[in-house]
Amino acid sequence: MKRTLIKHALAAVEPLEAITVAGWVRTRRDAKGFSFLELNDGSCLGSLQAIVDAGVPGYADMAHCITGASAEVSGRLVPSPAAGQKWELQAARLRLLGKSDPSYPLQKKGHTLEFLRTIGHLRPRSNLFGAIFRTRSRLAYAVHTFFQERDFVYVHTPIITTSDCEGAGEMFRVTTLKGNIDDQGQADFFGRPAYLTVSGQLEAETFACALSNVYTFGPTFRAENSNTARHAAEFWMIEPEMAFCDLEGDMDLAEEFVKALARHALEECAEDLALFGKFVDKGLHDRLQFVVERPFQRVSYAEAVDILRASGKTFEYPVEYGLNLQSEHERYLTEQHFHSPVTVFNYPREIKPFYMRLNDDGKTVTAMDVLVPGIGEVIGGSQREERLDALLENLSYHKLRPEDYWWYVDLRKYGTVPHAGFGLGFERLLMFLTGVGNIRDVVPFARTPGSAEF
RNA sequence: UCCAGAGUAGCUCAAUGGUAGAGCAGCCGGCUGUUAACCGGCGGGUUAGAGGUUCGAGCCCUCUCUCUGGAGCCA
Repeated sequence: MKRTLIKHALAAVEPLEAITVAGWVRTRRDAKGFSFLELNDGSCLGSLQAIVDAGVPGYADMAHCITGASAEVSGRLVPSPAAGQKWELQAARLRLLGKSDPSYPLQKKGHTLEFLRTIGHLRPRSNLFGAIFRTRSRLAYAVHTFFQERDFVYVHTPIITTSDCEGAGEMFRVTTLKGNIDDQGQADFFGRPAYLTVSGQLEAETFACALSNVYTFGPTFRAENSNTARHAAEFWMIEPEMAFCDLEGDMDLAEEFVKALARHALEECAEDLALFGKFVDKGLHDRLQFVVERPFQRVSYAEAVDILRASGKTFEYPVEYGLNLQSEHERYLTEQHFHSPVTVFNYPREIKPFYMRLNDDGKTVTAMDVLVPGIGEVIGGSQREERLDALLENLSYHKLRPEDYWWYVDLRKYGTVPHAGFGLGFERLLMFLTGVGNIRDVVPFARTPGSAEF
């Protein structure tokens, strides 16, 4: 008999004569002559309650159907006479598939996120993590839909790279060498030192300068010793790159993108979102609604500095033109001043990387960051420097060697075009859209300094 | 990496420097169209690790480890 997903059984519009469901026991309650068995198969948040009379084949195994065990139940889907669920399964047969040792760590009651992180192999069976990873899947799909519908070409930029997207962070070395690897770069597998990518941007630019609009969506690695709730050593980044596009168009796309994913979450992940709203972040639904409906605020870096100065607030770090905005500054702007996502643009040249286009003032570059309440920076992007002379000048300004970026420079030699793009951390977006406060909880198996279990 | 806090039963937490406990989970039994079911009973501990102070340390001191929150770096 074909198995019916519990998701589909619960969504039935009429009784079903003979179905088979399979899943993991969430809880069992025994009554006189029969048992209530709640099965969850992860296809949706809800579980299906099966009524198993003592006489049905397989009932002898009921004693083993404790929380965590796997089982298959066949029977009739009928309206439930009691409150709590619309449908229930009147079992005709029970089949125990896998016993669960009494040491099964997931209980029916709530667990702390810290404890669940220590059982990464079992936490997807919990309500919260099931919801998180179903949402992650749907939003990953929505990312592709968003770009494909707009004629963006998906490019698989390399994971192993020999180029450094400067400013992005520390890199993991990839090597087959043993011993002191620094002295023997030429002997290495690729004939030179190689690393895990920190960004696909430079490669994406080459494809944008051929296919017009492209995007990447893949794993990204940073070897920084960052110990925060919003940093991971391995994460997924989305990087659109558009030819014939300026900073304005870049900011438009970034805003449109965040709004589209928020809308998608509201419309397609409503059940799971309701769980987040109940247990993780009470204001989640209203915030997403707000993000979808209202335009993002846009301020230049100079204006942002003025706002911070005029705020009368005392910050731990100084607010001064030419200094980077600190977390506390970004949070003030998005959480207290504007109460909405904010796009800050035109940053001082000296605090941004070499590839950003120099503005006519000679002092600022076309950088833009999208800040959202609760998370801070979720997008960083820019219009790229497309003028050969200016790029070479910028490389030397940042003390980088043009020959190390020869192919990147070549793009400016052969039919250069204005182009722009941004990078968005998929996990940070997930945190924003689910309300989950720690990046370790939106990654199936998080890699952080000192931690790579599972 | 820096600052602060925490670590006691499988889980969540108690315990003035003086006999380590409870609820839940598990096991056994009872009751019941139940639904974080309920009632009774039982088992469960190197108090993160190492060292020190003390007649006596879960508690005080030192070091180490792990986790959490904040900061830096960033997405």
